[in-house]
Amino acid sequence: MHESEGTRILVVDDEPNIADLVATALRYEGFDVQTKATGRTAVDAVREWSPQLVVLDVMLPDVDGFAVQERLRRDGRRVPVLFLTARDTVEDRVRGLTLGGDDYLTKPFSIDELVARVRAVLRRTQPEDASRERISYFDLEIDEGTRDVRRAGRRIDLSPTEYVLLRYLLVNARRVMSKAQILDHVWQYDFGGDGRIVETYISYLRKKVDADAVPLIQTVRGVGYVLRHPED
Amino acid sequence: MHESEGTRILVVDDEPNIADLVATALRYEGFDVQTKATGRTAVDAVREWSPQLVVLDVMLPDVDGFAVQERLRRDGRRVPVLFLTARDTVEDRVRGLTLGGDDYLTKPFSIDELVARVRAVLRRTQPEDASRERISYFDLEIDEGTRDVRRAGRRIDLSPTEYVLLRYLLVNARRVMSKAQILDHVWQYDFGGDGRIVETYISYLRKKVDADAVPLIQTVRGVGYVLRHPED
DNA sequence: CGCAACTCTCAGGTTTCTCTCAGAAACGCC
DNA sequence: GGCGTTTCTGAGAGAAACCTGAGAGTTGCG
Repeated sequence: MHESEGTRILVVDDEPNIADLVATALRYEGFDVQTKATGRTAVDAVREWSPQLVVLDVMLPDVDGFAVQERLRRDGRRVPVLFLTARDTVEDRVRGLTLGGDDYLTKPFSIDELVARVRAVLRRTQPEDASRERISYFDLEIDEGTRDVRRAGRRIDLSPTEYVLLRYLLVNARRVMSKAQILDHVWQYDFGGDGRIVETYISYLRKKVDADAVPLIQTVRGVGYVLRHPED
Repeated sequence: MHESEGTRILVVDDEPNIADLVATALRYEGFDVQTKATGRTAVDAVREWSPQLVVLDVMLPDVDGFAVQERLRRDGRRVPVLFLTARDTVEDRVRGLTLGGDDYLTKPFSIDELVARVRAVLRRTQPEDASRERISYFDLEIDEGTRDVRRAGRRIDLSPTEYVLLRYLLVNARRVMSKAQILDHVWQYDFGGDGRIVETYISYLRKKVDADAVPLIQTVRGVGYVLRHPED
């Protein structure tokens, strides 16, 4: 029983592929999802459906994302928004959003990053769900809030990609994940290369995480990778 | 009383041999199966018959597999798909599949692998079927989710082929399986060698599974092999 | 601008897996 | 016990999967 059950999320994007991708991923996480393609219909949907969160593309054919937010605010609805923006879009207006409980994500993003942000925003605005901050397995732990990674208490510095990959393995500890699954969840949705990059990043992680301790990152030949203690 | 009873699966492949093979195997597992040879008829069949899963060849004479999925999605049908793809077709367009609960399998595959994937996809999309994750006999157990194999609690590392073979014996525990049956289920359907390879792999398994414990893998001379406790 | 950090590709080296084969061992039958 | 048949298992070739260092291209930042 997901704690996300019953949480309504409205996804607004005019590219059907993106809207679908996001909706599918969030539905799989147990959220109730609706999609809209325009600012106008989005505003209507918020009024009628009262979602707890809106995932909102900044660039829309009619009214732009900020205007949508503005309109909702004037409505008196204080629904938090996770903005999606293209990389080269002005980020000035987007910066500073994190103060109001909102957040943003630049396209292209990875599914896991999106889900993590969604949860983070919900956590901030619906404090009942106070858990899920720390994930740990054996002597390895991650703090979702601060992005702190520790092995046996010692802090480890990870690059963004390394962090998302390790978190994915940690969330699925003891479960073998195929390279295809890892690619789908960790890499940006438009990544075009093949699965060999996963090998490279596993190698990076091993050097940082498994350097002088029991190796937790295991290769399962012909299948994928697992995070698992050797005697577990 | 298979729990798979009443579960409808549509198999779509233009090679009659493959479609037949798959359909027969799934019927034997207790599923309701229909087969179609083209994308067009497949879409119609989904509309009329509403299967819980579609096994779909990517390469079809008329509309290709991805287009079929696209069409179903636009229909608003959220039926999960297990794609079949040729070995050298993989990786390009298959990205993103594991997000929506879909999956893929490269030809040639083994029957047991196919059945395992079908069950995995159904498990993800129809969570009522929460059991069947673990299969066990005596002190030997397999966890399908984590791919864990244990004998008397101790973990055992198996290669992919060893794993599929052991799982086959375990699922059919106490039933003698002929070398021909084992070949048909465990090895890829186009395997050309003879049955002596089964002997080799049984030997590998014995070394790993029956090493220092009551031997569970029994030879039935002139017939085949069984997984069975000596006093059972 | 220049530097540092990061991402991704590639290729050579290494490990592991699959499958074949052949001699040894075990078995069933007479 | 002797004999033909079946099974067992070690050795090894070839293929596949994986690891990792080097380096090119980007991005971000001072």
